[in-house]
Amino acid sequence: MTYYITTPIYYPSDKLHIGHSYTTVAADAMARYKRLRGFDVMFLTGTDEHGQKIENRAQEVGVTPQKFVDDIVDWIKDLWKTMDISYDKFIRTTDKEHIEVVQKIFKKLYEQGDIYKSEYTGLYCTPCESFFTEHQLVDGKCPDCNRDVEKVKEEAYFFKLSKYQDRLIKHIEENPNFIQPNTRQNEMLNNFLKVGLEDLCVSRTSFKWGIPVDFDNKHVVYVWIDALSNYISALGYLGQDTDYKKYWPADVHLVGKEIIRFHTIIWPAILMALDEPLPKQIFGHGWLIIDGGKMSKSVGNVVDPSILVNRYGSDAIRYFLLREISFGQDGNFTNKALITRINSDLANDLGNLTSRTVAMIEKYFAGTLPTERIDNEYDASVKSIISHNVALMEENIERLFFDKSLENIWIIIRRLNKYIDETTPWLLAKDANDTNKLAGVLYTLVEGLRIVSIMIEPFMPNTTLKIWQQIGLSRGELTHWDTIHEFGKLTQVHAKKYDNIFPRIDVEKELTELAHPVSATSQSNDKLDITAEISIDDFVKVELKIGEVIECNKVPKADKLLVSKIKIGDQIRTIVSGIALYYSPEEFVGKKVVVVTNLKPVKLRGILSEGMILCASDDNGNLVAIGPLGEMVSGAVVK
RNA sequence: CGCGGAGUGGAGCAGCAUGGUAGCUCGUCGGGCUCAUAACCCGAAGGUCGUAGGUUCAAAUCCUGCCUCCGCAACCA
Repeated sequence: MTYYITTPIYYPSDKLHIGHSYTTVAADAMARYKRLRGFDVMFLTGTDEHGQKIENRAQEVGVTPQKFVDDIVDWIKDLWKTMDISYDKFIRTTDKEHIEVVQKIFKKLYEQGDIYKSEYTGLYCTPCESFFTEHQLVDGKCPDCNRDVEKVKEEAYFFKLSKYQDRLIKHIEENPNFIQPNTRQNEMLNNFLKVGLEDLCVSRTSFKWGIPVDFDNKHVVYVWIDALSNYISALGYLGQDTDYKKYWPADVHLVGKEIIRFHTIIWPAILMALDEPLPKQIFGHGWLIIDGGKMSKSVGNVVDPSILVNRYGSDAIRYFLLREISFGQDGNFTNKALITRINSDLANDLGNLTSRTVAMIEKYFAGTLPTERIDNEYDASVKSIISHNVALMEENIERLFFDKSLENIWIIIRRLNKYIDETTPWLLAKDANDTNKLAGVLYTLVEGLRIVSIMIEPFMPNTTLKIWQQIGLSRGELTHWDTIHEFGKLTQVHAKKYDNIFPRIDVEKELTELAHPVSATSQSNDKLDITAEISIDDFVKVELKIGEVIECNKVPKADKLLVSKIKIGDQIRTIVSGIALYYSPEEFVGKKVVVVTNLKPVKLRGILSEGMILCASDDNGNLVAIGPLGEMVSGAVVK
């Protein structure tokens, strides 16, 4: 049994926002669920790294496009790590394997006549080097720079999309689950397919940052074939004995509603042309709405998931995203809603249930429940609620109704809290004759908690482990998914209290604190900081010391370099710096500067440089060396 | 008549494909309990389901018109 689920590949022209996290968390929950059910899962995510925009952004920052995307991809992978995204593969469209597959696909389609050469006519803004559609123009002018655009013809390759129109309509009508939710299906049929498809431009000559068409180097492959084919190139399509044979066709392509069109029309048409099976389902989910409107950089309401994860933890954010919003519909994201959810569902309901259950087992039975237990009149009800909601939860998650499946779990949690009130264990504890009855009550609670802990694992894997720690479980026979179908699998119970799994949050305080960093980042976000955020642990890896320049000379045949002898404590090091345009050797001698002392030595112009002198420089080409503001001996550590 | 989505008690939503007691969470008010994270449990108030018509024994649910909000209009999840 295999299960193949994908997210879209994201465009790394900037940091990702909470919307990207939403899609990815949903896919992750599903992937984890299927793994727990014994499926051989392939969960794919990645990045779509080519195109004009990346080329431009890289130029702005002054790095190569490859360097630019490399940095952002590092950031993205870190984000997925902190959000516990368990992807099996991360595809980048700059991967060698991907590039080869795309070129082969392009060539194959060309040779069989599905791709042909023609002319693309578009509205072009020369300063911006971009094409626009009629609709994108603002008052007939370039939406970016407000200058005139001109009609330009460009040689381009086209894909015969129109050829597959009828087959597509037929496929969609015969497979009602192909496009989900249903409203999306109607939209695609009425809005595009039945209106008629036009052939699709699949190459560009206006930018270079893309996969070259290998038989016509002027052209690079445009996004459609480049990006969409990631779903099969990641599986080693066209190779020998590959994952492609094992996992294709995909079970679900999870996408946001705005790109459902490409996934339900263009992508299937490409697959038809390749004579490959179509994915089983494309699910287009809704958006996170901020303050009643869409999240967008220009409005400045972009929510950075890393801030929230650092503050509240991955599990809480994952829970909120999947619980609060009806999957498929748009839903509101507010900090207040987030904190309210965390407090009421996670802290009050689940956290407190765990806490009181474990506390009572410790208090009344020193952490170990006796095996002689007596049932009570409420047990039947609890068991029936559990089995009923386990069944519903499984049905709902299969259909990707994450919010509903979480609701099913919480019905169980609330029932267990109520059960405590009904059975009043604190009263049973007062009468020695009721010991077995008390043990029965606590057993029902732990067993219920065990079942809940397993059910939440796809959504909140860390919380599952925390609960197991407190109720004395570790992964094994008693944590298999199948064990939740029968109440009473647990035999030995040893409980031990640890920290609360979800501490309550002070709403007012948190909201004000959140308001400030959010506005601060939205301002600094204008310019993406390519350098990744580091922790204090990373920072202390850099050894900084005060050094005194005792000798300094120009490096022969190099107009920017000075070579200095720097005294750092007892030792003297040779350091080459690119500061000759700003300091003369004479004036630099005697200065106290900050030196990176554990940098790997490099040879510059034949001279071994054993460190780096810290300097500040601005955009206008000014530079000064950094030194101590007061008296300080050389060799002093800077931190 | 460009396309699509949405309008349900104070807030956020579910229900609508197969018409038949309007459901959930938060909030508010009252009560209970003390094992627990001032948490938990019970109860109450609060809605003529945007609006005007139509179909029907019966409509939030089907049909038609109108109003309001939002998104899309060839790569923003």
